[in-house]
Parts: sequence; C-alpha cells; structure tokens
Amino acid sequence: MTNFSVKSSLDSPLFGKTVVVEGWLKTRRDSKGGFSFLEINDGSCLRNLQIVADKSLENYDAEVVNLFPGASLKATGELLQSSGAGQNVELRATKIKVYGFCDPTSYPLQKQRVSFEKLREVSHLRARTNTFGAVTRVRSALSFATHQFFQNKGFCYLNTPIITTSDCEGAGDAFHLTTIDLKSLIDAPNVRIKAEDDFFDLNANLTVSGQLEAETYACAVGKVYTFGPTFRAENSNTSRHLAEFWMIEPEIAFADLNDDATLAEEFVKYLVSYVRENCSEDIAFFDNRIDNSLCQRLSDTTSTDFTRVTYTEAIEILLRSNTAFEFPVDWGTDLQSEHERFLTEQEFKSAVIVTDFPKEIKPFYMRVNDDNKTVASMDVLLPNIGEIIGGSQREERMDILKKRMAELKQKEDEYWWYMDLRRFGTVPHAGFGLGFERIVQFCTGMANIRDVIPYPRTPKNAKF
RNA sequence: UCCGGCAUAGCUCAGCGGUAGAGUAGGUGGCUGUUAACCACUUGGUCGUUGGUUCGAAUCCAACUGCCGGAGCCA
Repeated sequence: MTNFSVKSSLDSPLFGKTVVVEGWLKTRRDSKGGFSFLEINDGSCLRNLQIVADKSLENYDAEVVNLFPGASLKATGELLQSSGAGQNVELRATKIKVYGFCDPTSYPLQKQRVSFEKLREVSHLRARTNTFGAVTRVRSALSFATHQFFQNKGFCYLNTPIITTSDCEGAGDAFHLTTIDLKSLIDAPNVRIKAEDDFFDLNANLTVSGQLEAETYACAVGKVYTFGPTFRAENSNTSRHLAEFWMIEPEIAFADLNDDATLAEEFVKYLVSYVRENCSEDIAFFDNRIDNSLCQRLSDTTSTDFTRVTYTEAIEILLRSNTAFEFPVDWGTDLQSEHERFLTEQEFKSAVIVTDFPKEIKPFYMRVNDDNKTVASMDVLLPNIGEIIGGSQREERMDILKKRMAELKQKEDEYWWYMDLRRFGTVPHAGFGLGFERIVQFCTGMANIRDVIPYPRTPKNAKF
C-alpha cells in the first residue's frame, strides 16, 4: 500500500493496486443506489481524482454523506479503469478516513465561481481553487526556470541585502526601517527621540533594488543574478504594481547594452518555453478560462524575434502613425502606456525592446552615449503587460559618472563604494531588472498582479 | 495621488421613489454510474457607513470607507 498524489494516480495508475490518496473534497455526488462519487484534489495537478464510496463503508451514513467541498480525507482503495465519461481512472474506496469536515454554510469557497475580488479577502484559502492552484504551480515553475536559466549560463546567485542604506535612484520611494516605537510617538507627541537611539542610522530602508550591490559582485565574479523581494512605497493602485514584489536582476561584466538586450530576450523566451513545456495542463486551463489568446501569445513570444528600436526611432514611428494619442508624443518625454501598447500591439505585434532613452529622464548610473543626449538604457515591453524589464549599460567612466551625479544632485560621498568600482579596474558592464509577478501574469493571462502572488501588499493592504 | 464606476441573501447578480427578488449554495423529499448531476418544496436580508431631500429612500443628494477599471510612478 503506497501513498500517491492525485497527479500520479491519474497519470500512471497502477490498476488493480491498493493505494492511498489524500486531499480536499471538491464535490460530492450521491446516488440513492447507495454510493457517492467524491472528487478530491491535492494541488498536485489541476485534475481531481474520482473516488467511488459505497454504503458498505463503515462510516458511509455517519460521515461520507456529510462531506462537503473543502473537507479533508484519506481514501484507501483500488485504482480501476473508470466506466464513466469524465475520467479514465477512479479509486474504489475500501476505507475513507476523514481528517476534517467542512461546514458548507460558512466555508467561503463555493462550487460556483467566486470572483477574484472576493477571493482576495480569503487569500489563505484561495489556493484551493482551480485558478490559484494553477497560478501557484506556474509561479513555482517560473521560479525554478529562472535559476536553471542563469545557472546553466554560469551565473552566480547573489543575495543582496534586504535592509540597505543605498538608494537606487529612480527606482521609487523606499519604506523606512526603524525600531523606534512610532505608535507611542503618535500617542505622545511631546516625547523627544534621538537619531542615535535607532537600531541603524535613520537612513535604513527596505531595498528598492539590488542593482548597485549586484554591480559590485559582477565586477568580481563576472555574472551574477539576484532573485528576491523588493519593496516600493509608491502609492500605486494598479493591476501591475505591488508594494512588495519579487525581482530578478542579472548583472554582467564585460558586456554592453546589446549583450544586455540579448540576455533579456533569451531569458524571457526561456521562461515562456519552460512553462509551455512543463505546465501545459495549467496553461491550457488559463487559455480556456482566463484569457483565450494566451496560448497564441506565448507561442508567438518564443517564435518571434523581439523588435529592437531606439527611443528616437520609436518617437518617429509614433509621430508617423497618425494616431490620436491622449498624451502628446514628443522627443524628450517618456513613453506613455498608450504609446508602449501601440508599439507592441499595433505596430510590431511582438515584444519590443526600446533602447537609448534621453539622458534627462534616466538615472545617473546609465552609460551616456556618444551623442551625449541619450543613455544606453532599455525597456522590454510585452504585449498586454507593458514594461516587464528595465535595464541599462552602467556608466563605467569615472569622470562622466561624476558629472552625471552632479547634474542629478547625487551626493558622491554616499556612493563612494559604488565609485570605487570605477576607480579600481573599471569594466564595461550591464544589467536589468525583471518583475517576477509581471512574467507570471504574462504566462497565465491573469489580469491583476494581486492574483499572482500569494499575499499581495498594496497601499493600505497587508492582511494575512 | 488623479479621473471614472461599483457596494442588495453565504456566493453571483436583478430591482433605481410606494410591503425586498432571481439563480446558486444550505435544508427536506424524489430520481439517477454520477460528473457545473437532475426535479419539487423550503430556510435565508438593519439593501457598505453617516447625514440630508421627501408623506415615504435599496432607489435621489453629500461626505466617508472599501473594492474595481484607467492614468501617473515603475518592475
């Protein structure tokens, strides 16, 4: 007698063998002929295992007919070829052990479709639904594929600090970190506090990017990538933003912007291919139930070259398009969402890499181009999702870096260690940041980023 | 943060000045190797909160709270 997951029971059934399968009840159908069909799911795959439970079971009347969706149980029995239409395999139970009953009048999950908005109020239970189970598996697969991609290419996985006093300028507002009891300060406004009483030095934040630290390690071991939580205190209320999200940031030494863009394209294609090959059942579910252009879009992504255009070319295309945009197209201002969407969805019908933005709208660390007007930066834009990657070649020339810092009013003494990289054996290097939840959205078709992370943190919401 | 929309039964929604409705879930009965099971009956509601208009407000108005969509910021 062996324990099997629902997935292995269905995929490689040992017909005639007695097995044990455990899971949560999805649905029960009674026959007054004296037996019930129990469908259980254990999260190992999207499909359920049908269990046939009849009244010869000692607990049939007392327990089995009182099982409702959500109840947990262990079924022991023989795997048989099913005569029913909906499945090939079923388990004829000789024993049903109930771990926990589930009261249908108070259990929030219904057999009927529950809206994603409602499910966000019960994030601790929503992984039991088909959709969130599938999201969880795809997210995990993308995580694994990320490590596999970079490890296969000889990158070192780097853990950059979560707590930092360095500010990756341009990356958004940081959460301040303190051990000072702010609640008591609010209640007692006359209490005086001193900076030196704090655990750090009042400048400690949660990281908004591991880039600057990653650069230091790239300039030592060549190729590194980070994959960790990132925090932004922006008051962003959109379907594409989280206050706490996961970001992947590769950084490569002896590389220019072109190498950077090539790596980005390879990485995105690798992730999409991996999920298509390894999560086909879940992807088919998303295509069927969530977004019926998903499969086409994923297959286009892997088979089509990402279009590369410079910012200047993109502006020309937008101006030539004769499209009435809400926001004016003008060299020197950043591309708006509607402009990005035009490029990916109308003009090129592919992922687009826009490079060489005006230096005025980009941070100090991006490498200034020879025209002295643009910097070696790139945004990777995906259809439907928008910006998924932002990256650049880093400024490795000390004199120009200092000039840029002065222009953007950055204090040199705060970046002394960053400048040491240029002082001691500087090398051309480049990197990018990819928003992990956004690639999960792209690969699942889920419209709201809050539904591709287990416990979303957004302004005014950090429940669970 | 800005613009727009929404908030009614456990869930999904209708009703939009005059006694609160449907489907579904739950209950009861019937039927069936069923599979979104089916058929009949049935329980279930301070209509988000506060204030206003009115003889009368779920319905009209205002503020607030929460959520959704779009924008900005970005990944």
